[in-house]
Amino acid sequence: MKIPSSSIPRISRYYRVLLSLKDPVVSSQELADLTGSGAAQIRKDLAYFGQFGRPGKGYGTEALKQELKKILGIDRNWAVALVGIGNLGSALLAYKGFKDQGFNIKYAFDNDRKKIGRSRQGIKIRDIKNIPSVIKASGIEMAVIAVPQSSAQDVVDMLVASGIKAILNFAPAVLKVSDGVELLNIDLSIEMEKLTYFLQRNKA
Amino acid sequence: MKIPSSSIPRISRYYRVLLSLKDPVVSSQELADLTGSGAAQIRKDLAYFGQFGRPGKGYGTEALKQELKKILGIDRNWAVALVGIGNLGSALLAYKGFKDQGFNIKYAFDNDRKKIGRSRQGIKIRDIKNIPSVIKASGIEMAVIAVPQSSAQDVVDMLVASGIKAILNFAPAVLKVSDGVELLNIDLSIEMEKLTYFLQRNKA
DNA sequence: TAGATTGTTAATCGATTAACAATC
DNA sequence: TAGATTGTTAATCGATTAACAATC
Repeated sequence: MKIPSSSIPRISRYYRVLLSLKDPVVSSQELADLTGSGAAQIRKDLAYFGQFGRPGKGYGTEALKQELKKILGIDRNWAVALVGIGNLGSALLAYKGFKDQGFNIKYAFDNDRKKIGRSRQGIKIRDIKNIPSVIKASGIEMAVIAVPQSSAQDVVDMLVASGIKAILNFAPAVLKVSDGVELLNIDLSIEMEKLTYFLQRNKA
Repeated sequence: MKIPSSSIPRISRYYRVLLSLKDPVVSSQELADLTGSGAAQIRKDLAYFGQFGRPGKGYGTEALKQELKKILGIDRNWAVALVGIGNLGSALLAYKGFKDQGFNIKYAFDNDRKKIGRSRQGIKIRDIKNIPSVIKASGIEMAVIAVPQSSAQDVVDMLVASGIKAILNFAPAVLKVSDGVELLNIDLSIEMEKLTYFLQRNKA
């Protein structure tokens, strides 16, 4: 069955809400109130992956939580490589929430001679040139990149050639990856421009 | 006419590509090759806002660039308030790209006594308690928030009550705002979980 | 004039919502 | 049994893509 890609971030949100839910049982309507999605939407999203509820009753909170973890693939830890230790990269390296959620930044890379060899947050900063050898040997599949636009495609190519299968990119660039590799972009400018579009439109 | 909201980030991408385009004229097909959107999609997106091209010729690069700036509301500067000067907030404050694109972080707020009164990047850090007076007096309409989840809703409420109309939120929380206020969320966990979903699915 | 490419209408596709029989 | 709520099918809605007349 084809699962709409928009369903995945919604499932993440259902999971977030379940984390702070006290009741042992929850209905799609309650989840709807808490997440802002519709109740039918929630039942549909869950139905893509199985039958987790009991008609007339609802969903067992704890059981559903575990199911959603499995669906999202967060029922385990993930090692992550971080490339680009500038302002944003450093902030990501220091971000506690990462480790809490099972993401372990295991390797950090930069091309700045002044940074290479130093440690931040207990992680040694390595030369970008060593990406192929280090990543291949590690078997890591996830990477986060926070490098300037100008080097983003080169870094992505290196990562993909080294076996990385999923990339979160903060560089404001249109990047190409081969099939079978997932690339997600978080582009600050684009988000800001959604806001200015909104503001501008409501003036005119 | 109803404009699909997904069209706006695409227009941002068209604009990005135009910035580094040398040719004086560009066709929807060329733009498609450069952005990864379809040519028909591009013509449709542009058509929502007017007739910018010449049949048989294409679009004038410079003229189109100016039109897209107007559409996105980036043909002017915007003052921005930043709330939460932790790791991420500091990185955002230091981010040069912001000012380059016409976003001026004019005020910074935090609730940490050790930070309040100090300056970062030439911006004085103020007490969160002063949001109402400072924002009301300034007339600022945009805010970026990088506070912990636990205080995010309170901060949003304060900002909205002070006249803020557009918010970019980095806190991993489901936040409520009144009608007429635009709230965008950048949730790192959700993005990471899109990646783990992908990785997990391709194993099973 | 012939070739190219827009702007727009119509067709397709996919996702969301509504409705309800099945079931606890 | 009566009431509640799921899982699923059908209906609706909206967005993308294809096709093509108009026009440079």
